Order: sequence, then C-alpha cells, then structure tokens
Amino acid sequence: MDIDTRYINQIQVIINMFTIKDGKLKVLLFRRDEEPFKGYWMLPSNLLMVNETLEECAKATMDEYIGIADVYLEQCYLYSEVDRLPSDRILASSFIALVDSKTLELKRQSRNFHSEWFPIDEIPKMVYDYSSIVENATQFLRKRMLNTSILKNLYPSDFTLPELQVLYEQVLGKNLDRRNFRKKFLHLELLEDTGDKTGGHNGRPAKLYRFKENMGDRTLF
Amino acid sequence: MDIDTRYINQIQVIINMFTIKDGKLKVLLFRRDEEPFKGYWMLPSNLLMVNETLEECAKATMDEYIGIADVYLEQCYLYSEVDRLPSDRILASSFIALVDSKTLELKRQSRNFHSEWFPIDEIPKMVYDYSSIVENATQFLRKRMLNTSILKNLYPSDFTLPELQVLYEQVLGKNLDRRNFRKKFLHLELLEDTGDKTGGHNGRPAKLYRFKENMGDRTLF
DNA sequence: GCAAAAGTGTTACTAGTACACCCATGC
DNA sequence: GCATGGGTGTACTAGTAACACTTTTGC
Repeated sequence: MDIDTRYINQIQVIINMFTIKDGKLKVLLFRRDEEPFKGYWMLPSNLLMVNETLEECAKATMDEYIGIADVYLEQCYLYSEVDRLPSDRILASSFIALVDSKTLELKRQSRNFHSEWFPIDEIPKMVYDYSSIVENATQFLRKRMLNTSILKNLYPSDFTLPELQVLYEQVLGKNLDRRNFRKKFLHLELLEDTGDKTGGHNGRPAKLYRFKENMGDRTLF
Repeated sequence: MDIDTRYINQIQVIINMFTIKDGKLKVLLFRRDEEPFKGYWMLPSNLLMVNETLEECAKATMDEYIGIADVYLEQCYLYSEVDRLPSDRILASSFIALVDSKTLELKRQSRNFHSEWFPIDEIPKMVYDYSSIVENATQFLRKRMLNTSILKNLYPSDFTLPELQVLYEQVLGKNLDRRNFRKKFLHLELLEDTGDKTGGHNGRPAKLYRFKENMGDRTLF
C-alpha cells in the first residue's frame, strides 16, 4: 500500500451496550485490571481493520466480549479530538447496542475482564474520555427512545405496562400518571395483549403485552 | 510511526452544504471536469490528516471550496463500506453545513471547479456513492429541521412568515394552512417583530421577523 | 382481612385543524 | 380599480393533564 502518511488514521469502534435490568436502564462496563488506571472501567472496543465495516467490527467486538452479536446497533458519534488518548491519535466511532434482558442471561459474561451492568446515573470512574462517551450515548439513546420503534429491541418478548412506564419515567426524568400512560399507549395501538399475566408476587398480577410487528417511528411524549 | 498495517485507514470528510435560495432548499455541488466521470457532480471533500479534527478538516474544506468557514456544521454519518470507492478503502465522514443566503452572495465561488446550487429534489448524476450521501444528508436535515434551533442558521437575518412557511412545506412535503402556521409560530414566542416590512413587489408587503436569542430545541410539527 | 400493586372513567384544559373574508401594495 | 399575495378570527376536534376508587393477588 502506498498511502501518504499524513493521512493514516486509526479508528476504534466503541460499544455502549444498554439493557433494562431490575427495572432500570443500564450500561455494560468492563473493569481494567492492570496499571495504569487499574480499577477504572472501560467500554468494549476494537480497532477497525481495513477489510471490515464499522458494523462488522462492532458485531465482532460484541461477540468477543459477551458472546452476543445479533443485536440492534446504531452509530452514535465519531470522536476525533487529536489528544483524546495520551499516546497515538485514534478516532473513536461510538455505537449504541440494545440487548433485552432475556437474551442477556443466556449468554456468557466472558473474556479476561470482569464486567458489570451500571445504572446510567451511577457511572463509575472510567479511563480516558470514556465517561463522556457513555454520557453522550445515554443522551443519544434518550432522544431515540422518545420514538417508539427502538423499544422493540429492549422488549422483544412480553412486558407489562407498569414496567414500560417505569422505563419512560427514567428516560423522561419525571413521574407519569398511570391512567394517562395506559390510555396513551393503548390508543396508539402499538401493543397487543398476550392474554397472559405475571404471577402476582405481591399485589395484583399485571397483563402481559408485546409490540405489534409493524410499528412506525411515531414520536411519543 | 509504527502502526500495524491492518489497522491503517483513510477518512475523507464530505460536506453537504445547504441553503435557502429562491425559496427552495438547495445543496451545493461541484462538477467534475476530467475523465473518468466527466460531467458528473461531486460533494466537496478532503482527506482527514492525523493532526486535525473532523470539524477542522470540514471547515478547511469549506474555506478551500467556497471561502466560507464560519458556518453551522454537524456530523451526519460515517460510511464504512469496504468497496464504496473503486480503488482504495476510504471511510467517509458526512457533514451537513448550513449557510444563509446573504452570507453566501458575498463570497467567491472559487477553486478549479464549476459549482452550482441544486434543489434537493433535482440532484444530478453524481460520482461514486455521493448521491446516496446527499440523499441521507437531506433526510438528516429534514429530521433536524423539525426542531427549531437549527433554523437560526438558515435565517440569521430577517425573514417573513410566508418564506418560513414555504420552507416547512418543502421539508414536510405538504401544504400548510397559512393562519394555523402563523398561530403556531407566533404562540411559540420564538420570533420577534423587527417592525420592518418587505417592499411589496406584487401584493401586500410582509412583516419581517427574526429569531430570538435563546430558542430551545423544541420539537415542531 | 390486610398490604401491595394493577386496573379503570370523568372532567377540564390545551393544542391542532378546518375554513372565508378583508387589507396593503404595484401597476 | 384590479390583480397579487399578506394578514386575521371562530368553531370544532383531538390530545393531554388532573384526579380517587375498585380489583386481584400473596400472605
């Protein structure tokens, strides 16, 4: 290859993986176990190779870190500050990935790193510029979630309306009226009743819904 | 530099420059005057250097092609198809830039290329994947314009409500009721009356408005 | 039967839509 | 004075917001 060295760049693909767990929106982080920055946390990432697309690299990274590759992926931002890392200049292509909690539990939490799900408002100390990358990704997700169709990726299987409401309350950062929330969602006709109910652990059991197939990208709230 | 050659990538920054001209939303294209693809059209672009950010590269490109650098710029998408160009693998970071028509006229239309403003629904034959890049950028702009704050960059100076209405009609692809459009915008309290009017060329003169300073990013339509 | 969470209906208010006539200018 | 485009008000409809009681389950 005869590339002018002034134009040589490296790009790393960085994954912000989100899920709903224990009724909270969480992001998956990996702990760094060597110095420097031992004990700090990181996002899964890999350098982009010349013969793969960003999406291929992102999927490979997901597979490598957690054994899941077939998930919703979306480009978020390309960071290009020359000094974002202390050593080389590496651009960072930030992705958001959405995984539903059922798929999640079936898979291994592998690789050499210790990983943990963090609620988006309790992000620990992170290496380099990763904490601002997570923050931006969260903002990005917030905006996207006010459209409907992305939700299907977090709830491909059954869910209850109270669960959905809690999610929206987190995303919007305020409490919603239960009756109005139900009315809104049911009138939109995006959901179908499965006929099933949750076993009432304490309190009355809730009806289980699922998303219909062809939901548009209508703006909600 | 000792970079593993598998991870060497080149990135070009591509500018989709939009303006309002003759009451239409238009994009600036440059004609290619050599074979191959002579007579086809292109978007202004440059390769990203190792010591500059994407935004710096984008501004330099704007300056080089049209002598304007201080404009609204926003990242749009990063294209990474391995075969998007026939020769080398080059990633493309697509930007949208917004220029108001007044600023526009004062500047030179320079460089070696012939340039022209094309209405977004009359894009000519373009080299490589540029036509799909323009198309995506237009879609991106459409979505962004349904928020308010971006408009200030297309109308930094005075404008009339009918002008604004025509713009929205193009963006939304449908006709709007004049009375309801006025009501909506005036109630939003984003505009202030300048006190001036257009000279009525034919018909009654229109009031001139300008955007207030602190407009949020409220969703419109 | 009581604690805990789910489900339901009505009213007031606010925003959006539809629609027809008068007004200021250039020629 | 007439052609052209700009400006205005009202009634109707749909969506949103506020609010309290009843139902089903586990223990």
